[in-house]
Amino acid sequence: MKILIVEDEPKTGDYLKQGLTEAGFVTDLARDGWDGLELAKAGHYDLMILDVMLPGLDGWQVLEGVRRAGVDMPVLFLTARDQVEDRVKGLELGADDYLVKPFAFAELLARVRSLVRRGHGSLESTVLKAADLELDLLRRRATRAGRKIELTAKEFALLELFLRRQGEVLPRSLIASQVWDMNFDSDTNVIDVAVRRLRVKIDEGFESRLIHTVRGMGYVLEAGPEGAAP
Amino acid sequence: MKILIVEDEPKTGDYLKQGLTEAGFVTDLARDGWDGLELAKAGHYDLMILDVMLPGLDGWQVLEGVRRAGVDMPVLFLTARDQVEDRVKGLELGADDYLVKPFAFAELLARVRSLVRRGHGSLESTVLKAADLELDLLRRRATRAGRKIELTAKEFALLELFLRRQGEVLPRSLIASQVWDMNFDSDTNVIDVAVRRLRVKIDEGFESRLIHTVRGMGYVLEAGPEGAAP
DNA sequence: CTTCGACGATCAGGATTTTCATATTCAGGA
DNA sequence: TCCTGAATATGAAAATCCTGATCGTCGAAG
Repeated sequence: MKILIVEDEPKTGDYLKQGLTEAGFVTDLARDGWDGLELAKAGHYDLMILDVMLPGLDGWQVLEGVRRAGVDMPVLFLTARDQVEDRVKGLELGADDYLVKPFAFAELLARVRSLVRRGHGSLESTVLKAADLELDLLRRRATRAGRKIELTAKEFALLELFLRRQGEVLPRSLIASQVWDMNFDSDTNVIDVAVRRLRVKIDEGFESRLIHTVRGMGYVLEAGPEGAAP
Repeated sequence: MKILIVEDEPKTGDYLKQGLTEAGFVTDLARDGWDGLELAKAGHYDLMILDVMLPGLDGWQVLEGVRRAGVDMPVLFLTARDQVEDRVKGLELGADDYLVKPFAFAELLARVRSLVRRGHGSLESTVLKAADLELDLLRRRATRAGRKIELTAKEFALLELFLRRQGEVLPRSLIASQVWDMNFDSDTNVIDVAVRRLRVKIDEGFESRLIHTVRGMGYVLEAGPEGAAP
């Protein structure tokens, strides 16, 4: 699996190259847009990781050039914070995924693997839904009944987990391992507190409640009441 | 590589078994001390993961039985928080490493791999030193000139990194990747702030300073002044 | 020797997350 | 039905961590 990295900042570039190499990928590193474009057209790669901010030719221009040359490969964009709307632009221009700097390497690796495996063009849905609740993974934004809801990092991760496994009862231990990467022996109640914070934000003040407690088991996110008895 | 897990709590047991299996190990799971002892004596394993709190036969008793039977294999203890001093006891009794619950799975995996690779009996030093500063990884405690120093999780991780690579100049990018698992594009100064907090705790009010700034490069922890010119 | 610019230090403010203490709810048995 | 213990909910304080602004300092160029 060959990956082309286009990144001008030496530190970031080396970091990526080293990390991906250790993970078993073959990597080439281009230090600017022009080199990146050349390499992309010459050797054929399974994936390109493309920084948006580049001297000379920026990320989008590189992408455009690559596509014009008829080269077909998945592209993962790296964007700086703030450039939120830019991300969307990147995706519209044919990128397959994006990542906001600073990012955890594990995160990058997960996305790289996913892209390499699936090939491009098949980006997973970036909006998760349940009833009138929506979670836009791309824009990192949540809304319920049209109202925007601000979420912190942990809240976001927790809600994402709930939405991905709608209807399933999630035991605390599972939540702990997914959201905290922790093995809990239940000597803390962080999870309960986190669930409560999330509930306040997405359930309080709305018609129906989405997060339900299953005593002795854990929590579920479910749209309709299961044992509906009027 | 075969691993025996002895853990009574179903959630934790399954969590371990699943995680380690996914990581490519073959695992057996014993739900109590007696079963654990039987299995340990019968099949020969490359590693045993042993919970201290077990119904019937506790972890130490299992370990003792195993050793009496002349079975030789590395043992990783799992202990609950509070039982800090117990850990030491476990190590003295012939355990090869320990882990405090709750723990991150990545942490466990790292230690498991290390033990399987090195075999037992060769536990790395658990106390790191520099001049009159000591960091006890076992007890998660730091002292300088005998005085105890309270450290937070991040501070601890940072100091551990500094001590493990004494004398080396650590660029911010390295620190970021090690302590934060983050790729930074230097649009934040978290590291500077963290270093400062650490400095206040371990350098302020003491004879010599240990953490030095190398302009344009990063930070070093060093006992003696390098260019000593009196 | 002085000035300028980049880099680092420091501080205060906030946001987030965790801990802790205390209520409340629920299921099952008396 | 009423109790009782365990599980969960809740509120608020405490700890930790991050952000952003400002100030100081070092080093090189003039």
